[in-house]
Amino acid sequence: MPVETLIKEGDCLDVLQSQPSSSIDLMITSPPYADSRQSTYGGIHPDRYVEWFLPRAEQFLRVLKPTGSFVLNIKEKVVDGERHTYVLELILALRKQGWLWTEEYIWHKRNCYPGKWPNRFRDAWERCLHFTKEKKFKMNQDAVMIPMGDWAGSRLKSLGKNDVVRFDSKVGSGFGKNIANWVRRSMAYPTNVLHLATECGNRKHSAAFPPALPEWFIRVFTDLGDWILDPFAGSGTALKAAKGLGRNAMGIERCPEYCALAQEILNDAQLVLMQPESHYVTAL
Amino acid sequence: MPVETLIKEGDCLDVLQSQPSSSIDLMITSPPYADSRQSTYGGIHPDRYVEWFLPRAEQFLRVLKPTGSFVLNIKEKVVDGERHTYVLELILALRKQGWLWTEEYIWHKRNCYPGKWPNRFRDAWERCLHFTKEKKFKMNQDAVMIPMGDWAGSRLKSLGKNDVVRFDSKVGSGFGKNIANWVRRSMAYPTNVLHLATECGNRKHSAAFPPALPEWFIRVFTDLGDWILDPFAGSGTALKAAKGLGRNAMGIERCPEYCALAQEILNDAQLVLMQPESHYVTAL
DNA sequence: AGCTCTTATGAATCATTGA
DNA sequence: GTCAATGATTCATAAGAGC
Repeated sequence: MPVETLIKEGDCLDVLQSQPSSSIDLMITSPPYADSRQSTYGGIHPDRYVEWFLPRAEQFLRVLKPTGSFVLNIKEKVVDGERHTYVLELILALRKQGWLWTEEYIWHKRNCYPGKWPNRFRDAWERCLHFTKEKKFKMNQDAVMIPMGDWAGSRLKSLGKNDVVRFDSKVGSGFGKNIANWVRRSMAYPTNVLHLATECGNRKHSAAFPPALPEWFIRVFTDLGDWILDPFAGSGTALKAAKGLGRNAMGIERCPEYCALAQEILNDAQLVLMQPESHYVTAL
Repeated sequence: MPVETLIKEGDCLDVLQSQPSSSIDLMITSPPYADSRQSTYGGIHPDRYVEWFLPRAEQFLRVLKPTGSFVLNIKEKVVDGERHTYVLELILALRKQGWLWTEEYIWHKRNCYPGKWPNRFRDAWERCLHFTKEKKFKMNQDAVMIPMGDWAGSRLKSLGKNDVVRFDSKVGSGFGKNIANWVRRSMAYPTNVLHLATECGNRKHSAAFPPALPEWFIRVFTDLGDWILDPFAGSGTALKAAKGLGRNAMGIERCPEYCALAQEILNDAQLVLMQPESHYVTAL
């Protein structure tokens, strides 16, 4: 099943003008954080973050299908000793724009940056805000079930590589029935807390989320062949995840160097279904 | 070292009028959750939650010492398919009132309530909002260091009861020096994500937070002999934790039955320093 | 004592029913 | 219609029984 994977250079505010309405199934992105990467991204000042974001979000709202989802990975910076409020204000503003703030997932960063400050512990989590257009939206909960408890955990660990592949291929066409029976009994639905390690592999683009993050949301909120959009594509992590999972994807990125980097990464991307997966979510 | 533990019946808005200014080192509380059902006792409608909370927070601000902390355990409800925004609005309103929104800790509930819904996973986290009056405030980071990695974890498990007691007594007066050396090398500072199980024990009061939650913040933000206030004391979990850690505590509770229950629980409270602790924080 | 197995239940949420 | 009450769903713990 061939999928398209496009990268477009430019500001998503401009690029999306030519995108048809209601054409995207899932938007997932980690936008430029306020002021944090001034040198590379031309960071946005925290006090003006909402007004910068809103016109772009208006385009997002237009191109997203009614049953689609918008997942925004973001975390407020510390400014002057305090957590800045621009993320809170953004949520309120997006609701006024017509979005539904359906859920807030927590990405728990298992291996967060080391460091010590006198009045603060290490920051080990980020928000994954889930917005929708309608109360009813596409959601495939079975696609992200996790091993249940210790008993099942130890059983799963004893599985061979082939079993893992067949287990993983569940999302795709078929699912071995013999294994399905006891897997079903030993699997549980996840919660709204995701335990993922940060990946430090990508040196050229520092801010990207780990592939497991978009993978998880892509599995939950889209089917094979759906369209995924990352309006701040960066090095293309979400695009690669989409391609690997058999979804079409479009990325928009302002910086030409990141565009080139993303294109390069995408050329290496394979369908992950054919490989033992990266254990994107583990039971605690 | 004798400590005082008081319980006062009434609305904290009234009771605190007679409390001296700048007399409290730490406020930690889990306020009544917003509830759209009118029939439930004490339920505040989400749309009026902020206006209900603000005058009480004004008293909190007055009685708290300049170096003190205010920890607010709260989570927004789902209303009409959406996360309600009253918590976000409360944060913004508290900042206008003069509070600094210093940090947001995540309480990850390892054993959250079961259930399955078509558009939502189980809710496994709550906010612990940390407000202060000044940028510099009291913080004892060493008091909550955690075992680091598997090596230290397995070493700790092999310790006998006496070792555990001495290890635990670190927060108190003394700390065995022989064990201290290698413990120090194997301990790490925690992050702003707390992994605590909810407690199933308390049947009379539907168990706000588990004792480990206030314990953790009490260790971080207060010293022995400090004063702790819980303006919505419920069954007195925070008070008991404070007493057990050698801190003075005052609780305010509107419901007479909870007051009686809290008094009963406090009579059983011992200095936890003398007992093997409940492993309030585990490394992931 | 330890270990396995069973059972109860907890600040939940949604769809449905009835007033 | 809107609002309140009920049933169904479901998993990580603790506690207790049995060996």
